[in-house]
Amino acid sequence: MVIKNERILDIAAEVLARRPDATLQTIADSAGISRTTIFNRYPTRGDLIEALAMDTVARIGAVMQRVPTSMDDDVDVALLAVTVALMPLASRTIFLRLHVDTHDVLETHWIDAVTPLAVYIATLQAHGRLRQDHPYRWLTASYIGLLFAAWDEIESGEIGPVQAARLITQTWLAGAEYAG
Amino acid sequence: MVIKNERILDIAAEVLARRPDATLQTIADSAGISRTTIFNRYPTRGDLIEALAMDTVARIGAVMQRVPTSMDDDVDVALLAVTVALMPLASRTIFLRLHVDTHDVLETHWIDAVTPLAVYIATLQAHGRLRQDHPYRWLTASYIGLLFAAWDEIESGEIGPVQAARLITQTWLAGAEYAG
DNA sequence: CTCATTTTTGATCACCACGTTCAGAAGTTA
DNA sequence: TAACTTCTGAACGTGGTGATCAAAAATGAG
Repeated sequence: MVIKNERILDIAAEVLARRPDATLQTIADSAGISRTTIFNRYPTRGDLIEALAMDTVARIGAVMQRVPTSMDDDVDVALLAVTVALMPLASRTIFLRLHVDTHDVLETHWIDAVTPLAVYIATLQAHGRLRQDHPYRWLTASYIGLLFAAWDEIESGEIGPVQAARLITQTWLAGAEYAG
Repeated sequence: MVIKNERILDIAAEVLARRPDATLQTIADSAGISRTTIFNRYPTRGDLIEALAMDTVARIGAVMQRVPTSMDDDVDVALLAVTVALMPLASRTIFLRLHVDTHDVLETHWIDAVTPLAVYIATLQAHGRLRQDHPYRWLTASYIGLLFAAWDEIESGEIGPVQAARLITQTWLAGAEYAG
């Protein structure tokens, strides 16, 4: 039976989430395949990690495409919709935080993936819809920071995806909107 | 010359921040000591990582002790003071995010370190000084999320520690205070 | 300064995960 | 059934790690 790369990455994500230093053999066993098969797809351990991270970034990027490009829609509604769509990716985002900072190629892709959001935020601020005394970079970074915080809470089982999305958007908007 | 554990951890943090998979030999060389000496202090690589993370958590915990236990002081002033004191730890917090989630002992210490803040936030909320419609766990998690976001921005050289602290407290307070 | 104690060091060993190869088994497709 | 693709298990070298130890260096007490 021909195993899909997608499935390998799913299993790897699951195993590595618990034990970041898990053996390739362990991952292979969990997927019910040979270590050689993993090698055929991903020649080095780093390649597997990279593919895993890239896939996660790609999924985040796909959701970010749904960020508005104009200001026609209500900000809170549009942002909530995007945030809800991001929540299910929680279990995939654990590595991301460590590797994005040290892996150059990955960091580039990450920036690309998040660009639609950054542009939207910059646009909102330029039109006076967001506070002017914070750099737009921080407005973006703070949203992403809340995103990771919520993903953590979801992973720990404290809150559900829908509630998490509401908390993020409410917290961020209150902090980012112009406060007189 | 007897090298201090403190110095080993400093060098290790510096080297591992750039290359998380750096060799113990590389770390030893950077510190100008023998690999055996590192082994004498930290029998396994995991022990070194753990000690490094524990040290960082301890430093964060030390700062958190300065969180008010009563509500006598102004919230924004008190919070800003603590946040400013946390900013210089930026370079030490890179690993934390990955290991806290998977390392049980570390997670326990992390929770202990952050408890003063969690208690303060819970107290403020109980007295109606923070919005009631968000669980106090989220109020705490969101502050920490912004903390990590700011640490990232500092590490990338985008903003300075003092400005970062201001952005965190302003953003968080606006999002956490009761919005009528 | 001298000597006993502590610490560091370099050398050396086994072990294990990884990178790599390959012939054969298993599966897919024509 | 035959031709192909993919998966598999075994094998080997390499390199980082865990571990030990005697010698060298640093420290501290008298």
